[in-house]
Amino acid sequence: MTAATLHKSRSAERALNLLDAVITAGSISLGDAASAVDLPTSTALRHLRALEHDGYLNRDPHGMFSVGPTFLRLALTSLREGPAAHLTKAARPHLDRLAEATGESAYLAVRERSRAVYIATAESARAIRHVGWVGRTVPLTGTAVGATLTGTGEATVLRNTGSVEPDVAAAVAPVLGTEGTVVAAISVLGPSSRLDNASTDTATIAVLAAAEALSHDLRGPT
Amino acid sequence: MTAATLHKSRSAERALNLLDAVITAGSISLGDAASAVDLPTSTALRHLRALEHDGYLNRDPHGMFSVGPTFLRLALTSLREGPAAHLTKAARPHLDRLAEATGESAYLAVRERSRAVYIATAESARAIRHVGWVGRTVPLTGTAVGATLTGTGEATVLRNTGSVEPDVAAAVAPVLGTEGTVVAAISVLGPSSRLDNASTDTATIAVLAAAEALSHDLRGPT
DNA sequence: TAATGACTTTCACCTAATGAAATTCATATG
DNA sequence: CATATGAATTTCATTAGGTGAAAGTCATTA
Repeated sequence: MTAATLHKSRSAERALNLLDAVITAGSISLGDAASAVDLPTSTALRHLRALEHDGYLNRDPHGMFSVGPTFLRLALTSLREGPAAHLTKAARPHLDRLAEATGESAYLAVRERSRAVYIATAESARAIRHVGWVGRTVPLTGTAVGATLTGTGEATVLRNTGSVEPDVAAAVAPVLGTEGTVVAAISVLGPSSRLDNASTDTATIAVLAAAEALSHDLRGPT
Repeated sequence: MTAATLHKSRSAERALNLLDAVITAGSISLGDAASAVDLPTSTALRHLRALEHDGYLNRDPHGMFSVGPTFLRLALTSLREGPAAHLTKAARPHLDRLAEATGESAYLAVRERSRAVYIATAESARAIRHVGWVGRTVPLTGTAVGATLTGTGEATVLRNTGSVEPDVAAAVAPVLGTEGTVVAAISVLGPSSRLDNASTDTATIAVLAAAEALSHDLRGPT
């Protein structure tokens, strides 16, 4: 075991990387999966078969791998029960209110290692709106969400324009947990043409209010 | 490697079992997780830490483990994109129609090893109705879903009453994929007091029709 | 029919996983 | 305040389990 892997579990991590690769790809062949995680096909196959055996993956008649029922069960369970569900459930009304107030799409994001994941949304009602970022990740560096999630948690709003995709602007505020730590971020995402200086002031206030309200809810359960 | 584990990957499987245990429990201590999967705490801890390191799990200040952001990302992705999402998306209108037509809750189930998992639902509009089985599993043996999922796929309806929970009755029909294999089952679940002989005939026909319609949709995409 | 590319199996090597035991930590208890 | 109790953590000698190169299949394509 080299120094870099001292606290890990190589074989398990490889299996998880493969699981990730398969789910991210949706449907993938042995060869593609193996090269995605940089493993020899023989090793990848062994892991993929083990995952299939346990129902985490399916394999269709053409040999393509995709999500399996066991993973789906866990996915549904994790999103409907447990601590994570509590957070998204608590966030729902605030996201809805925020989307309505600003007319833009509102998102809830949490940190995943060196990235931020969007885990819930309330979409804008407008025809041109920001959609489909739930489940998606963006880097922590160079983004407003990233700065917010890594920040010390002062109740500030950060704005940013076009760092991930051009024409997308954001206003973000931190959600604080019981110990005053940043547990999530609430953001409003929209076309930069609309989320410009003038209207951003409105969004700014609304995002901040939503984040503070959610933080409050998390401290003392309703 | 013993004969029984010839095609598996022990270490990875243990990690996945722990992941399963944690998510199923929602929040769990090292000791409880270890005994849930029958491992020494030292071994369990190593795996749990590796999972935590990769973001699949979180650990709170009290040492309790729960789902982590990486898993949430994969959960959201798997349910919104990929083959599984395709199935549930295709099923949605049929489930809705079925729930409306029968006045009972409709479910979509797939097979997970020796169990059946409910992966989508349309709830009955009635006050007394069947709820909350999404993400839940039932045995294949002794249940109508089980018989349907393991069956040869003749387009028949199976009924059953109270085998999993008393007072719950079911009417189930198989959903067939491109090769004529059983890929899922559609069921109507309700209180046995309502789903009795007389009204079941209506449900029977409706379930069968819904399953056939969905099978048809899966063959030739809309 | 041969050549190509993708999947599968085999197997000798040896590292990475294992778990018993010792240690630390946190919390009850006398 | 000392001490006992239970849980989490670290250590480390042992070896079973994981590894991947290479050879073998299988299914297409030329």
